[in-house]
Amino acid sequence: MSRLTIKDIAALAGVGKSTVSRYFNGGYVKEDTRQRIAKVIEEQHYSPNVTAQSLKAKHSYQVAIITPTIESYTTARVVTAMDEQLRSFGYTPVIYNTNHNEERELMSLVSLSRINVEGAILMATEITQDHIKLVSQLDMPFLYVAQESPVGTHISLDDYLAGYKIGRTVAEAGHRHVTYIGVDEKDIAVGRTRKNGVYAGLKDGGVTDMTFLLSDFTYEHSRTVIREALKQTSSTAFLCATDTIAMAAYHEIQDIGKKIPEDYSITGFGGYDSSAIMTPPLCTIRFNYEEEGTAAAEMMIEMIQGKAVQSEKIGFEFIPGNSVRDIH
Amino acid sequence: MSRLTIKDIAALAGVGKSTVSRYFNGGYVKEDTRQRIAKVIEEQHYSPNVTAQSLKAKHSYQVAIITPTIESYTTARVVTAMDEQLRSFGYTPVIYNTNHNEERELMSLVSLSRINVEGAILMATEITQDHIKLVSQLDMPFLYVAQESPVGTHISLDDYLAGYKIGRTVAEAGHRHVTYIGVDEKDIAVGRTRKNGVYAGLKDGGVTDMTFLLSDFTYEHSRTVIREALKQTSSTAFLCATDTIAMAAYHEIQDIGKKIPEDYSITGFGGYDSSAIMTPPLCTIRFNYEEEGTAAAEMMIEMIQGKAVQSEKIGFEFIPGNSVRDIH
DNA sequence: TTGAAAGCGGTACCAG
DNA sequence: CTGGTACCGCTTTCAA
Repeated sequence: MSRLTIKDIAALAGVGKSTVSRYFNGGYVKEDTRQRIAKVIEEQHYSPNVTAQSLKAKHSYQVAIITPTIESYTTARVVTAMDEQLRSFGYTPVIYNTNHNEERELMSLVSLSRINVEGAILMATEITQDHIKLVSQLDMPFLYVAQESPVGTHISLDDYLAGYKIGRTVAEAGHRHVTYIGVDEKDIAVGRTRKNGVYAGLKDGGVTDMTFLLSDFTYEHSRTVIREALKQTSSTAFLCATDTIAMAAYHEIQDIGKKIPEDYSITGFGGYDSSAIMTPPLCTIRFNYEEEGTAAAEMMIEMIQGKAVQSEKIGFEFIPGNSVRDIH
Repeated sequence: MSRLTIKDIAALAGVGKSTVSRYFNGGYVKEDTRQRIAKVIEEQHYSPNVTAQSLKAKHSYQVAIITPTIESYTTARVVTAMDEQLRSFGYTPVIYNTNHNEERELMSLVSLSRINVEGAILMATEITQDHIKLVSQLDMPFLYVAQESPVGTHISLDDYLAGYKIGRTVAEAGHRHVTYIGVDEKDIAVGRTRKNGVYAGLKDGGVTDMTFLLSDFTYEHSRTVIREALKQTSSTAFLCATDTIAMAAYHEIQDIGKKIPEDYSITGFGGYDSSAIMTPPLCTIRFNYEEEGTAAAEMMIEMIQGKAVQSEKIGFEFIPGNSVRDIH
């Protein structure tokens, strides 16, 4: 038994298929006829085929979300919030998980024009010329999230200000020899902007001895980096680009029998739940990922509706914790 | 400038649109003609509209994945693995995130018939009569994942055997007074099957004094539950239904100045990366979520191809860790 | 108010 | 090999 079509329903209700279509799309249908159609639909569990609908109709009510991963807690939260908000507007998100594969990310961009989505949101870490070119060929509302973009509309976290806050805090606690453990600058937001903010905050607070250490987003590698660093360092504070790195620092420091914050002060970025379960509580930044996702969804809807929008920055919350020692 | 259609391309190449269609679908096209078409497509960046394609063609190459959340690390891993595998077969997953909302989960099931997917995978925690009824109306390959289902095909983790292994291990380490901290039985796999396995293992190992404590999947609530339990308990081992609960146990026990495994033995389930970073290393079960996702995708493809399949159980790895004390 | 008919952008059969 | 033509399931004039 193949699925019924609008034609079948029309036949069963003894009306034309255009009338059934009108029934669904809010056109003129006599109350009497309406009832008959409703009854048949009810009995047959009929609902119109979305593919066919969006072929002819100009609306598909679908929005693409391209994300580098869903395995990251923060990404998942942002995506979930976008999802939620888009649905509340009657739109269905189509999630593309590129699994950190740049080629696939580019491919997704290409295939956007093949699927009937009304707009697309890219959770970008890196925006290359290829991205910009493909997006420019796209001819649909497009939004970059989590990354400042030199071109186009974007929603980003205020990494600079957050970094500044952390840097300033540590500086004002009296630290003068500080190490920052960051990630590759290819990730503009986390790798560059965040670091620049931290450095500016440290500098304004009077810190001049700043060491930079390159790590990545993994716990394992971070431990290695920190283990080496601890062997000979004059730093009293380690500012970490993410909470995961901070957690690696905690464990390395504990392993060599030192204490936080007595021997070393630590800060993170992220405000994951895990920070709350660290002892002592980590001094970190909590970004409002839900707000970011929600704002992105709302902006996308507005773009689809043809309204003018402008890029936005999402705020953050400073979590003082107890991992920074005041050494005055 | 609206998107070009196959008709435009045909006109530009000076051929009929059926020829262009054949060009894409591997039919007869003279080399000469082929070149001309290729050139036009290249110049115009043309690619066929997927919506239109799947309307007429019987294949849409899309598979729905309905998941209660993507914010859970394990779910995300399974989904990512499915995604990866489906794509490698040329299928595109359409992810539905129901956000733990049962009504939405049911709605998703309903809407499956409206979108042109060739099959659907449900990451289920609870399978109600409503689910079964809706699925039975579906008329497309359907697969339950992460949950044994009384009906239909499913892929599930071997929670029973894993539980048995944990129970048996603790029993054989000489513990005689044991507390199991589980979750609601509505979650059949984790709440019931896992517990049953643990109990069976304990019993076969000679344990008769078993206390059950109900918690949930959250770290916070688990701490509360464990805090109360520690006030008066004769148990020497706390078997936790998840690693998160085990982590809560670690922290509560450390907070009252006791030691693991000297004072209390702890076990978990999950094998998240977080277990590796716990001190002492947690005795736990590592389920192979990637394998689960991959197997699900493969099975779905086979179902779509009309092959006969049967439900599968995914194995696990026992991580001994060092959180269970041998008290012989 | 209603239904016939013309598409939407493709695919596939069939005659040439 | 190629192009004409009939659809896929639904929306949208438009005339009745």
